[in-house]
Amino acid sequence: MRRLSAAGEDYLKAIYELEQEAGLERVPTSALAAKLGVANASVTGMLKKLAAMRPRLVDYKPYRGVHLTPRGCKVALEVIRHHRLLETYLTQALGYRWDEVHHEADRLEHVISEELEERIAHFLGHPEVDPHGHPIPARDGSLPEKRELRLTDLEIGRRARVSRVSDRDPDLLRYLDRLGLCLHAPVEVVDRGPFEGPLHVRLVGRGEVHALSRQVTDQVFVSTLSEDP
Amino acid sequence: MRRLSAAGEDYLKAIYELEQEAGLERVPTSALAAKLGVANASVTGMLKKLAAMRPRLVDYKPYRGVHLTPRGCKVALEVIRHHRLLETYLTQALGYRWDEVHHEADRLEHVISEELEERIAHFLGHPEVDPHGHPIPARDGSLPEKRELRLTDLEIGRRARVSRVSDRDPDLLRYLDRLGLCLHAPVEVVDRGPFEGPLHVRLVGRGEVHALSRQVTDQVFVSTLSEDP
DNA sequence: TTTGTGTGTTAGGCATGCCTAAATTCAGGA
DNA sequence: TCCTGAATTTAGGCATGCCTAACACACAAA
Repeated sequence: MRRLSAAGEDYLKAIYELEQEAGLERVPTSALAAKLGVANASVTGMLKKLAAMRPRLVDYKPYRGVHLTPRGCKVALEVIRHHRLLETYLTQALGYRWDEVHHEADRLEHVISEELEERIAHFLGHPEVDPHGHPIPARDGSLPEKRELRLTDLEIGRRARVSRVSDRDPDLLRYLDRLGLCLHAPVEVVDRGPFEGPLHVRLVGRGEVHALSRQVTDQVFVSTLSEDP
Repeated sequence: MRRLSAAGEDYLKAIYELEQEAGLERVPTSALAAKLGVANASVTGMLKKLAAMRPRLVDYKPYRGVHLTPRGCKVALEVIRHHRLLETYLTQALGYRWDEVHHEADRLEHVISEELEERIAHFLGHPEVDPHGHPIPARDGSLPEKRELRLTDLEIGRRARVSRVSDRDPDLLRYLDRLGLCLHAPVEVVDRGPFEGPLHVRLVGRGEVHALSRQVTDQVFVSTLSEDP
């Protein structure tokens, strides 16, 4: 039970993301299973294996879900660093669009050497964020923090810039692209429909206003300009 | 028994290389086992699986060795194309040295998409050879042919250029580098020691003469300049 | 033709990761 | 406290790829 497999890396990454995104202290088996697209029983099996590894990567208590140890967290961040550097590299160096990189990076992330990681990071000038605005963990596992909020929660009239978008759904990314809602685009909420209705968002530079569904605005994060919250 | 695994790709590649390099009509189990670093029994098992695949990739007869079908040959060439494009890319775009690329490419070759392959090829301007002078198969599986011979067999006094070197042994590559025997370097055999003794090779540009062991000169290929053989 | 030697194949195992189906446990309401 | 339903784990399987050990075959020498 020594070296971590690609599957193991995927589990750690998934646990990390669920802890973060969903703000969960302990991640339940079923959430992991859903995220990874495998059966619950498979997750239980893998968690037992991960929990048995030394050094300890994961704190797993039957029926109680999992939690990453600092060690496991570091490994997860290394994988995420690979992923985000690759996404950035593919767009910068090889002309990929932001909706095309996720899948490719998902396979490459388990396979590149530290050497290649370093060369890519160097080529890119050690960037802080990937093409979707996600922060790229540093080699030591530290993450640049950004103050941002959901576009959903941006108050009316307040100017902000698109700072982060989920990289998971290529269709969403293409949709945003078509609208002009790309990274750093300045935006402003014009109007909020009733009953969680559509958000009317103005692209400040262009003047266009688009009605965006909640599903969309929940996936788009912005950081407000200048003044404090 | 559908899709080909990374292991399967490695087998096809190894069969292809043994058919070529050793000029074998049918590759014996043990040669494959040695090349891949696995037990004979493992090879037998995998060959049975490959032979059972439709479309047929391999012609395997128990006790008679294997031979690639045209189909299997094409798949092998695709993997080799990946490998050699990657080696070229890593040196051209990311500053790798020719002794560093083999290992990295060996893992990446199974994982890159056709899309990425194409983008890399385009970036490189669809090169014909990799950093070690190996021809890069085209997308359709065609291989540019080169007339070349072993440095060992170069007649004395005849000028030639280094055209190909095995990429397998980083130490050999570093050794050749130190000597100045890099790709395209013009060379000439000055003297041939007795009993397969060392070959004295002059680097035409620099004038230096080096005594090279048979082990080295067998791995270095040259193409003669201008005139016909 | 027979037999020896080495190569090749079968038999049986192990680890990884996944699955389904059958228990089990937990937690909240009666 | 007990019960029930949802979440979770166990049990048992399957495929992939690798291993070692035992057996089978081929080929060439006698």
